[in-house]
Amino acid sequence: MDILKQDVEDRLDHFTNVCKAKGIKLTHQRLEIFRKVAETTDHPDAEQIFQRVRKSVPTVSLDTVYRTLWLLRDLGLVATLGVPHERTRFDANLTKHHHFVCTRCGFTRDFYSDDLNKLNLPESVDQFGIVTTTQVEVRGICRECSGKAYTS
Amino acid sequence: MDILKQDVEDRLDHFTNVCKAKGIKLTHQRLEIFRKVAETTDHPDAEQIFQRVRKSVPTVSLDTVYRTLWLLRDLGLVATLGVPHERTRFDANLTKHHHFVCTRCGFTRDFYSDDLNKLNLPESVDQFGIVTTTQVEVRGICRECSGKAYTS
DNA sequence: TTTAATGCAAAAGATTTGCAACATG
DNA sequence: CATGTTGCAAATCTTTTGCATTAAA
Repeated sequence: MDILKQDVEDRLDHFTNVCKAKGIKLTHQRLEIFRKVAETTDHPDAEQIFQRVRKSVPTVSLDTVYRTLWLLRDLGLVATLGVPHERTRFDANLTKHHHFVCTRCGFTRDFYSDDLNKLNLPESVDQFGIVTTTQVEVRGICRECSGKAYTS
Repeated sequence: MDILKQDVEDRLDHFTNVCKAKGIKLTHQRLEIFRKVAETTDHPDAEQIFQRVRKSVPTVSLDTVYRTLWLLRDLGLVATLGVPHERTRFDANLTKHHHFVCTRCGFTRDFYSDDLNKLNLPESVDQFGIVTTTQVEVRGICRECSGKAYTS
């Protein structure tokens, strides 16, 4: 656990309120799954969350973990790293560039900027390892998706 | 095709040279797979590349496409979007932040920077759609992976 | 001719779904 | 009590692997 206890409690309160407001049932499983995600900054995957939740809820199942995580995302309480449900995409552009990514459909395009090529990183980054490249990722909704109604 | 013909030819030449230098066989399939990736800027996935290559090499198989794409990556001729072989990771940090990502193991950590929170994007980005967030993604090799020998 | 690469089919890994039993509001 | 949620098992989807055949060098 690397988040302050108080912050975790605040997040849980927020979750509780959102559920009440939307008429979503507050089950033991949901509470524990959310707690485990809120407690860490290590960006776990579903399997890791499943293993952590199991300690307090031994009967929980992996599919409930998945269902709950997507619910939490739809509620705006957690985000995913990268675009979910996306397959591996390949890039033959070897010149320095940045990306625009549509968070609905995964549409991705390159753009260029001399300014963005020379960003100053805070020193705190060095503690994590050796930096090789820095890229700006712009997230948004592409032209085509803007036209459509949203279906999760 | 949205890359200049000449650039595609240059990239193919480069590929040819790298293969010769490393004693890697230049098969018809490899050439066509690389050509299809080099021709576009739309960041296709393996299935899309497979369908495009099929038009000129009808007997090609999807697993050869995968094997070739990983070969090209190992040769430094293509990159992947996101960390390959990674499962979906979840993030409960709702405050504005940026990421350090280890390209070997997927280790991911947040960092903060007021400067990076207010980047100026080039106008060209607007053509792609509506921007919702901008995030800096720092790629590198984490402390733990730096210690190990590299095994693809 | 030697060795690596291909295509096929089957396997593996991640995530999703149908459905009967169960718990929440 | 009504309805939404769970756990299980089976299904689906993407990517990988073993192996006999084929093609580069």
